[in-house]
Amino acid sequence: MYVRQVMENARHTETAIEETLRVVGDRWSILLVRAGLRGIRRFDDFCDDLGIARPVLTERLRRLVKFGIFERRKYQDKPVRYEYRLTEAGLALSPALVALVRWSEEYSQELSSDVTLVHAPCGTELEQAFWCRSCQSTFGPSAVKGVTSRIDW
Amino acid sequence: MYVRQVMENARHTETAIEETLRVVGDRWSILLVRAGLRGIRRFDDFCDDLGIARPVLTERLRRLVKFGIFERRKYQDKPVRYEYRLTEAGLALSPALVALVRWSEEYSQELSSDVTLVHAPCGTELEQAFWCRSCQSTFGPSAVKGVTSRIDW
DNA sequence: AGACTGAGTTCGGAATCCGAACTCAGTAGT
DNA sequence: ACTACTGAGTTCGGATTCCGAACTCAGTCT
Repeated sequence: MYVRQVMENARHTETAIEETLRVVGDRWSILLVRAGLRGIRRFDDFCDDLGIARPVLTERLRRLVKFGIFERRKYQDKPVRYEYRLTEAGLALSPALVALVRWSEEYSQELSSDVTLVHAPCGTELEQAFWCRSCQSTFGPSAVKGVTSRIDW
Repeated sequence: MYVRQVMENARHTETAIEETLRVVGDRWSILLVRAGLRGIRRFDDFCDDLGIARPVLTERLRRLVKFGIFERRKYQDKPVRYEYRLTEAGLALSPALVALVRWSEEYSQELSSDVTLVHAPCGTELEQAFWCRSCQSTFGPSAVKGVTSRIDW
């Protein structure tokens, strides 16, 4: 199974992932995005929630703002106060977060928590797939462009 | 759209992502997995391909082996030589990698490369979706929820 | 013998990270 | 009007991690 074939001669995807990771590929950024998804917005709350050191949080938020993942917005004038909200680009990282959660569900050994992500209406465990809008169908990694030859899944 | 609702009071998914990131959440590990998907297996090749410092590579590979993402296997006896191959758990990270590639396709500004992943048969740009086996339908992040065996909601 | 290979180790210096304490503007309580 | 408190940061010294460059070690090739 799996994407091996997709990646194999797709040297250009290197740059794409490297690019994403340059933005979000450190120990904290993804956790900050997840905190943002959970509704956390204020400096001290990020700090308490993640246990990140304050100087690092400052730097990380500044960078994520620069890359358009968070937006720094004033929410109060009297004493001027700012909060950080996820932008559309930030919200768009959720498929990646879900993929990471799903991975730990299935493959992480010393799994302390046992969450399962499910389809809310029916409670069935979800699967992640690729979707083609024009064919109206799902498909697997082997049907991604650039793929040839033997697939075994 | 989006997963906000899912994550909001799902404090336990914290642990799941944190767990994944503890394994794979540093600057190099995901890049190593991607290199593995591209067929790279040998120490020096990882080194050249990623430009990672050798001592760091040593440590990172050891850890990834420990967590079952790579397997260290002898491929030669005369001078004993080892290579690193992705395990099934390692290959299972590909949906996350694809999600990261797709994100950069759409939201990364100073995008040097413009790769687009498409559905091979028809050439339409792919989307990533969640699939419910029992409903036989795709759905978006807003219909995802988490459940645990301990706590019911 | 001498050069080469591949998988690492050993080094010292540079960049990051950390927690704890501090700043600064304004607000609330007495 | 004095003190305490809030929230968003800075500043600091020390600890950790990272880096590149050079080295090791077994075996092989010429």
